[in-house]
Amino acid sequence: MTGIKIKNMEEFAAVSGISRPTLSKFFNDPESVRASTRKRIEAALEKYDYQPNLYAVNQNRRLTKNIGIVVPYLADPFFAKIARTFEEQVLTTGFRPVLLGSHGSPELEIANLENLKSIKPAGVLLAPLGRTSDEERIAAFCKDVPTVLFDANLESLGQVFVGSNNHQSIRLIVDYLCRTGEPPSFFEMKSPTNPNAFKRRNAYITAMEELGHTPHLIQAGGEGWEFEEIGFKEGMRVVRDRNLPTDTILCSNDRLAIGFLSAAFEAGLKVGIGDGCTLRVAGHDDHPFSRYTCPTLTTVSQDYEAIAKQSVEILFKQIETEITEDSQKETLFDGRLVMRASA
Amino acid sequence: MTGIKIKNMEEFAAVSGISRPTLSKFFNDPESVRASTRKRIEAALEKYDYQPNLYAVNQNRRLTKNIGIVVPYLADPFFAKIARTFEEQVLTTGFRPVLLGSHGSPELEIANLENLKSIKPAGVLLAPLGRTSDEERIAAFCKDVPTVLFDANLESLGQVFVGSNNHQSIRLIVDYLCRTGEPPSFFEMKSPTNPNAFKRRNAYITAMEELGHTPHLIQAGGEGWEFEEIGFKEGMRVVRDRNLPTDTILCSNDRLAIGFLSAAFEAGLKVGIGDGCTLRVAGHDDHPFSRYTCPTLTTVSQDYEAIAKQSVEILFKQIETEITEDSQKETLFDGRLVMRASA
DNA sequence: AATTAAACTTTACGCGCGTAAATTTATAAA
DNA sequence: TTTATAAATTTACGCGCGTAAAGTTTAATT
Repeated sequence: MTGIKIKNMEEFAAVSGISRPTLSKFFNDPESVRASTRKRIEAALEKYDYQPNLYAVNQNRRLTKNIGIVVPYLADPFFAKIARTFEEQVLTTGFRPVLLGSHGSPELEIANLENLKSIKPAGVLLAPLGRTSDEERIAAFCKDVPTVLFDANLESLGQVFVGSNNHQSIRLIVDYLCRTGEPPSFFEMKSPTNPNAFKRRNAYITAMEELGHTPHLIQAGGEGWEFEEIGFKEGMRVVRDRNLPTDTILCSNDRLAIGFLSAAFEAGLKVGIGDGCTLRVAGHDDHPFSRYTCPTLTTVSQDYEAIAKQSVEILFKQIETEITEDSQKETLFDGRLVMRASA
Repeated sequence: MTGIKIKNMEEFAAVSGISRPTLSKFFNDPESVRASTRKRIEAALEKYDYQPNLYAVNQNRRLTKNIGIVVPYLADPFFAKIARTFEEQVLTTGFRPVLLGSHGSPELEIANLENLKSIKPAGVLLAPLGRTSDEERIAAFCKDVPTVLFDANLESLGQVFVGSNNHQSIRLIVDYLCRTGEPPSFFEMKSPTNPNAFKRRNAYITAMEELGHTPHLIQAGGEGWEFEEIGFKEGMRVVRDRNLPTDTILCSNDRLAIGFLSAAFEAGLKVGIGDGCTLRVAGHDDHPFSRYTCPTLTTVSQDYEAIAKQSVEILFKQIETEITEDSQKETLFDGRLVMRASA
């Protein structure tokens, strides 16, 4: 490894003894050149420090090797983890993931998409904010760039979507809670941002009715992405008023549950399934922190390996065929029950 | 807004009646053209849909408007929050933040830097992994690209660093704990990744000795970035063995404290400052989740607004003057005590 | 050894923009 | 109005690479 710096492909062609067009082919797709030439090039790359100028490479290409990944909130470790899963999935394809967080802001979400446009991505994996998203402009974006939605669907777009089967997962945990104690009340935000919340609410109601119980919704006020705080505040209110129809609470997501658990603790309520416990709390998502709450949180985990894999697969099919439509508009994966100490 | 798409600057020059070199100047820096021309250009931009091709723009420019931001672990909400603060700070300067997480891997950290090189960033803000970082290659990178380190210093590099004054902040919380109860033991990882951990350990020892107490270290085994789990496991051991010299534990960071609190809860120990509490626990960093632990966590917050602002300021001074050295190698900001329920 | 298709080399042009130099025009000061 | 200066225009070249076309070499097949 001499590590001598090479300015451009011309120079690299000179020192490696390979013609520039062949090098160009190689850097586009190493498999597209003969094995013997590939070896010669790779040997030269060991000796000399050269990588094609990204800007010159992408200037003329209609589609780059960039794949945009946009999530609503990177400071939420749940999304950070998902984003990482997607990044890894994209990397296996030899493409270049570009991660952007929308920080809960519809304006930033659109700005992120505009930003992505300027790097001419081959495709985009988008987890939209939900209710507050500027659907019109997202729709316009989807027309220009192959896009697969994940996590939250914007159904009016009619875009390909990969996500969790909320109906199944909520049914699963409601069933579990009913089998092991009193049927749960449902704790959620009154006006949730995420469309999954609506699906989960409906799934809860359906599940309860099918099991012959009366559904009961507890709805927290508040906007934004500070779910823990919203869960904490409403949790305090609920605990103070003692107006719980049952001793079991199913939270629409783990972050609300984390806030609720904190409130219960503060109020001196013993949560869990052990002796002397007066309340059971369950969540949904298997948030990274749900195994460190007090008590540890019983929840449903989403299969994000599968979701990421499928999303990327569909996206690349779209990119290759240049068809934005797909027969299968929606792919849903089942959740898995994670039994811990809280319920 | 007709929104007619314009292919290139030449075309936009034709429809706007402004010469291409002037447009080029404008897109580089709108202030560099006369106010009257600026208005004419902006009016044309309202009418026509044009933005310069990012790749063509950056191809020849020696330095782009990209600023790399690299953090060790994006799934840690503490770093996610810091990263966001840095992003915002960079955006105010009109530059383009590019966020990358190293996911705890030294290889990925280097890969991220290599990746950044390919987009020819004007500068990079780097929070290194620490002990496991490949210092040699980072040093090589710093020679090529203006870089400011933050959060964790790699002192052997002699690079400009902006961070927290661990000495002050640890002294602050040790002082507080001693004033309000028994002097604390120090709970940390045996072989921490982050160099701050060593500084905090030393600061703790110094503070205790100055206050006339005997320092006592509790060191958890384990590697990696699953701090909560490490804190939980060692916490369980400590609680089981009951070998605490005092009833007060100061954790090297909040994530360890979160794990420790979870262990204490599981063991049935009542943590806090109220009646019947047998243990006090404090942390460091004011992690986003520290206000939702049970009990809520007393900690020290780092002034990340100031750190981000200062880092960006120094970086831009380096970029402008093209001098990588600075008289002030190290800038440290004081921490602030956050009193909550746990200590 | 002759044939042939695939892979490579040579040559050449274009992408969209930065930017330098020379010239013209607009603005401000005298 | 004249003059000085700043700003805009015209012209032209270069950046590093993609890629097309024509010719040449290589490796596989007969």
